[in-house]
Amino acid sequence: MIEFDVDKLDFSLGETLSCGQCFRWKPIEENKYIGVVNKKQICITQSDGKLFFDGVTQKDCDDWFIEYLGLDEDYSAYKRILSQDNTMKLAITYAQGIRIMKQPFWETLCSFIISQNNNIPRITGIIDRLCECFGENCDGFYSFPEAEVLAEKASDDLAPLRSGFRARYIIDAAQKVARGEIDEAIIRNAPIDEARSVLMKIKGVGPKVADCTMLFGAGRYEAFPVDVWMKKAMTQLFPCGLPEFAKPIAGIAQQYIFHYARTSGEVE
DNA sequence: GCCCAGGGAATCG
DNA sequence: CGATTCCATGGG
Repeated sequence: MIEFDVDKLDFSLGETLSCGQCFRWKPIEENKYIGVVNKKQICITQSDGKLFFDGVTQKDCDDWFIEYLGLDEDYSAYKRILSQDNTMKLAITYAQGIRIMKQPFWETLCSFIISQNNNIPRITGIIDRLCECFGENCDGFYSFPEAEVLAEKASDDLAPLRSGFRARYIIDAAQKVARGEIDEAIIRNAPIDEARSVLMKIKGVGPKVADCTMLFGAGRYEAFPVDVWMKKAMTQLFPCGLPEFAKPIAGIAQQYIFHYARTSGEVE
């Protein structure tokens, strides 16, 4: 069991895992979740200013797990920048402990292809079945299947997922990633407009899915996914657009605004 | 039956 | 270009 000190105002496990950026963590009890990352089943608990990790070593934490949870970033600095705007400051108070996770690229891309014109419970169900059918068994929970595995399948093979019209999009994305037509390094490093248009070569990937992939799965904090909620929120809260100082971390601002729009009752 | 769901492709004018 | 329509599936 690994311990990690963190103020609950600076990181909330529940807010971070349940805010719609990730679909892979199951709540077991209050402030306790189980999931699989890098083919390791992991249990995370938060209490009394501490996080407890079961299933990872200290080396795992140093190498990738702390980063996966976004705990390597200085959010007090990000919040300070965004709080120069009063509306942003208010939105942040509704979920002070949200962090943008740094999820695996392919898992993020595939998950947000599945998310299109869909609701969160069903997205989660489809992803669960995807992992059970094509992932590896990790002590009763399943890893997210590699692109190379899905690239060999036909869309009919995905019928058990009941993902509907998205099945052929998943296959196309898996093939392009497996063949190297979509290169993660380019998505991470190229100018954002170029990275976005590369992702949009995949069938079923438009601006929204591309920006979710870049923000949640490629470390691009300037990506700014706009869905139906964000459209409403931006019209009502930021009719002139985001303030200029927020743009390099627009994606972080987006997550506070998205959560505020859905939960505050102030956005109709 | 109707509506909607963290959209996008195809097909119009 | 912008505006519509269709896409599978499941829950309210």
